[in-house]
Amino acid sequence: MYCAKAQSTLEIAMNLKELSTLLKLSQTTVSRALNGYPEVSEKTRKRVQAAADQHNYHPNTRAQRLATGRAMAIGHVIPAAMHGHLSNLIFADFIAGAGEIYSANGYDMLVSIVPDDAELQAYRELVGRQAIDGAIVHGPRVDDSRIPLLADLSLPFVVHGRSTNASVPYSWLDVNNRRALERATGYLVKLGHRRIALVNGEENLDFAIRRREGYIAALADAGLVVDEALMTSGDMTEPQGFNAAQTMLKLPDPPTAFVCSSIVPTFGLRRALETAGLRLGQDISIVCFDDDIGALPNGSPDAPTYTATRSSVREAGRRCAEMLIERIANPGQPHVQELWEAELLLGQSTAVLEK
Amino acid sequence: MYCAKAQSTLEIAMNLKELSTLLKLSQTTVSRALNGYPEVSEKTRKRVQAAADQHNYHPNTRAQRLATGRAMAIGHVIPAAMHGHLSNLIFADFIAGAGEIYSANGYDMLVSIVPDDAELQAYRELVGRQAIDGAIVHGPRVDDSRIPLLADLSLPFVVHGRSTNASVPYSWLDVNNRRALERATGYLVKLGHRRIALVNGEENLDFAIRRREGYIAALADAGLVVDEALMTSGDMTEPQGFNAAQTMLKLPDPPTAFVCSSIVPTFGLRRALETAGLRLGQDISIVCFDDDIGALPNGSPDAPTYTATRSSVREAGRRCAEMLIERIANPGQPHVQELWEAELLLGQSTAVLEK
DNA sequence: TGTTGCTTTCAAAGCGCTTTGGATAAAGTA
DNA sequence: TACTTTATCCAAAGCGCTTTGAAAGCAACA
Repeated sequence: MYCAKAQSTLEIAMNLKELSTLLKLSQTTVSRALNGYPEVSEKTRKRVQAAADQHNYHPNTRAQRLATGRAMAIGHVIPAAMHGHLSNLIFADFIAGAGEIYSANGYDMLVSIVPDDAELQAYRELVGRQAIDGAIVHGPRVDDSRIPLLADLSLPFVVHGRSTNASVPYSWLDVNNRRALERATGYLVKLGHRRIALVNGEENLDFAIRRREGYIAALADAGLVVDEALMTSGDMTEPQGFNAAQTMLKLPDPPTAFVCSSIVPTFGLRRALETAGLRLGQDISIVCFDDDIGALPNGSPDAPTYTATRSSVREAGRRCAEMLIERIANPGQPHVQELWEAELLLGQSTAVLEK
Repeated sequence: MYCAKAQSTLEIAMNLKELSTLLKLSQTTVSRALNGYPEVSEKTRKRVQAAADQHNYHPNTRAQRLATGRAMAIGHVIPAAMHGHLSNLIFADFIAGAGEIYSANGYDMLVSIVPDDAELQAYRELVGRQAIDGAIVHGPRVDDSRIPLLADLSLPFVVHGRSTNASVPYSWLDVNNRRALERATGYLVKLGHRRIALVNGEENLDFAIRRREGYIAALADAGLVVDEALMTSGDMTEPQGFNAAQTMLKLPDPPTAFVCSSIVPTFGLRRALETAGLRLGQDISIVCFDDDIGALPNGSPDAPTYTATRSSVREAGRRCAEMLIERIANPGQPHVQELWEAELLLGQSTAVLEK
């Protein structure tokens, strides 16, 4: 057939059948050549590959996946309300990391935003219609119901974080939140602080509970009393930090230091200090937890603005994706559980307590 | 067959064939009953639906989509480097909005994180393997190469933003960035400011150029000269704002007000002012552009911390998704182009310039 | 020359759905 | 009773790929 002029870079999607008749080979041979099977000679493989490239042939994903029985997709189910809190910033960087790994391994990432009360149903449906081969669980809570559900559905999954009281074994990757806050608090103690406040995330989230434990452990270790008035938890927004500091600074015996669960409420803390005429890093110290979110860098890489315990959520995304892909390939293997230590970065927000 | 005890909520994925033999109906009838075709009596439809529910039957997505020839998925291609700047915060809220609409319409969201230089190739591949029915283009640049490519591939798409100099017509939804910054700057002029600085996003992004135009237009309108030393662009991080303010405040004739492209660098501006001993909302005024990102609220809803021009990126996500779905359904229709006005919110960061 | 053992290729049978073009049964009409 | 019409239902043919089981081609061996 003579073609006067290419209308477009692509002709209308060519398929295996056309490609094979064009090459005067069977579909079997062409398919095998492209998928690297050994039963085809190197010479034909080259010829086939060249033709495929030339005609911009890509196997139709839907047909391929129907035939192989694999979805080649990983699910991320996100309740709509999760967006609105810090979690979605974390989510953005996490999936950036995970997505890199997926792409490199031929997996698609399926993100599903669902009404808050439809989360479990969403998993059931995704599994039921066989749209995914595995899933990542975000923001685990204590005794999280997603974990037994996914286990029951026998869908491979990896949890970013951990869930206290989980009834079944599962794979997870978590930061040692307890230890991180224990060190952060301990560092402030070492600087002479005795009235140290905690600005924490919502305490139905597992990580927030562990962080509080670490905070309390460090106080106990220093022989300090735990004062409920110095502990607050919330949505990890800038106003949360602002309000927490405003309230606490009015106390008869106000804090001289803060441990803060994220860099975002830390901005709010800073604003409250400024309003109160207090100088950060002199009158008041802050140590925060820094998820190393690309869009919210803690100063320049070499000169941190805030003293912080840091662990990259993007790196966590990469590793979780690897773990999940590995698990999908070998479902029988024992569960992998990784606990990462956060590093303690010294910045300009902490100082020895002056009398 | 007798089953002693259910091992799990789900039996191993039931399929159409099994369901139909179980109901003593043909696959055709069952399929039609479930898909709401009129050729099946209401009585059988009910019976079929009940059985489907009871056995937790979901049609296999891959088979369904192979048969119908539709992918029922929308692609979002994100270059890995985009993450690292503010864009991924915006991205997170945008897809939260878009995702709601997709779910409600039976579409899956396919997010593809690709190396920066592989973006165009990623679209080619997604289209080639017929994995998506449409795409959303994020963060358009001037003369953006993605637009002619997608048009060439005849993939329906909607651009979030606009691209100056695009060679083909396309559908878009944008905020009137020019007008927003013109109003923001004009407001500061009205308060008596004459030295007004601009802290802008990367000026290869289309929105940043329009914002600068608006800023310049307002200055011109007030008969003020444009001073290059008061204009800066960058990655929209907290340090960007900090550095910009530090540099500018050292000028012989420093600014008395800032217009800032986002709330994140605004945090940095505030820190620099604090460091310099200047009081925000008294000595110095700031108006920022607020994308109304859930995780970064600008104070409480009723009492904004910063005076800002605001437009919800999440709402934009919803609308873009609707436009795209509509476009997929009716590819022949003329392109839809929507320009939204940002609202001007008065907060505590602006004041009349005192002499 | 016939046989064996490789290598290379192929025809055909799925994968689980939708959809076309009937077939069958029930009901109305002449 | 015979003939339409209408309401239900069905068998079978795809969709575009992978994969099984077999055949064809060819070199080397007896």
